[in-house]
Amino acid sequence: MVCKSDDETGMSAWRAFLGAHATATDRIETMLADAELPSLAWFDVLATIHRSDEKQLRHFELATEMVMSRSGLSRMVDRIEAAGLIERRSCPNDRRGQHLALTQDGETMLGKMWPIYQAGVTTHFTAHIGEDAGVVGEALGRVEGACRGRTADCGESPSTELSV
Amino acid sequence: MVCKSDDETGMSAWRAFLGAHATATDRIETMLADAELPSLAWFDVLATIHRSDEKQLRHFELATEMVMSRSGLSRMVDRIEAAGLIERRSCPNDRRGQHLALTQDGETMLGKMWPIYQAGVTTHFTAHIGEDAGVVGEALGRVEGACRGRTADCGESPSTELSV
DNA sequence: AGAGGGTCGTTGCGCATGCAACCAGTTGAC
DNA sequence: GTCAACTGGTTGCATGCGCAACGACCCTCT
Repeated sequence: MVCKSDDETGMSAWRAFLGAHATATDRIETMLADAELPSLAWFDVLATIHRSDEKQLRHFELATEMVMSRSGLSRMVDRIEAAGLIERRSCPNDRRGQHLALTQDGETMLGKMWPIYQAGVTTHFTAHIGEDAGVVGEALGRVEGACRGRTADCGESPSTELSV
Repeated sequence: MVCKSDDETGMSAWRAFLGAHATATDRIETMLADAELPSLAWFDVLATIHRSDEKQLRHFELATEMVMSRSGLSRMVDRIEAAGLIERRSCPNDRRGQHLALTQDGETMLGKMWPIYQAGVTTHFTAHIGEDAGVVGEALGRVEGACRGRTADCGESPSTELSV
């Protein structure tokens, strides 16, 4: 199944993958900065909480969802909370933990960031992927799913007004 | 060409893309660390110099190739040089600049890192991409190429023993 | 009940990065 | 020749991350 030429094609794909990630995220980050909005990382936090089932997440759930150390996330949550975009709520079942939820300002900020983010992704990613989007999405979904030991269900988002 | 459903597919692909990058690089980084080898970033520097035409690169060429600020690269080069893996050579044509080249130890280190790197890419990326590697590579090549204003020539590496 | 092991989140520390400012050197206009 | 504008690379500073260690808490077993 894995013969030599496959391996070379794979390595070539890997290099394109790294390059595409570096350039695309860099461009989108710049777009957000130009619009005087928070970074991609903050957006990730806000959007991840927003699309969670209960509109709130435990700290460690967020750390797992984003690929990030707990300590790094702890500091970041400090900053986002200081900016008034999320709030820590004590967790009734587990006195160690806390739920993270968006404040009203957080929802508003997410609403402002979303169109810029979407435009960035469209301009710097989707437009070039073109009709291969389906294949690419599925293939990369398998990568993430397998690496994290989960099934490779790539979302099937309900596509509401903020289907982040 | 860009109707609504394409946009959703594209966004889904984008999220898979981000997730795949975070998990796969994390895993490969761990593999290198477990083998007590330098990081992915160092490997990138060594490999990029190695595969350059003259086996040496100007500082700014390297910064462009990797997506990185000049200052960040300057510090990194300091560290890699301190480790004895590369050397700075004064540049005859331009007394401001300098060429970066691998030392013998650098070549050796690259030789040690390469199999681990390749195994990591195969295990955590190529294996899951499977037969979509060609399509994925081309599509992501277009992303990088367009973002950087270059043509989307995705390599066509000569595949010698170290076709990084 | 209570002891031991595991988990959640925070903190001290070192490290790596980007931005802005800087000097050395190049290039082009006059 | 020489002056100004630009480029290549380094340094001060602030920011943000991961690792290891820690305290608080949960859970299970006896």
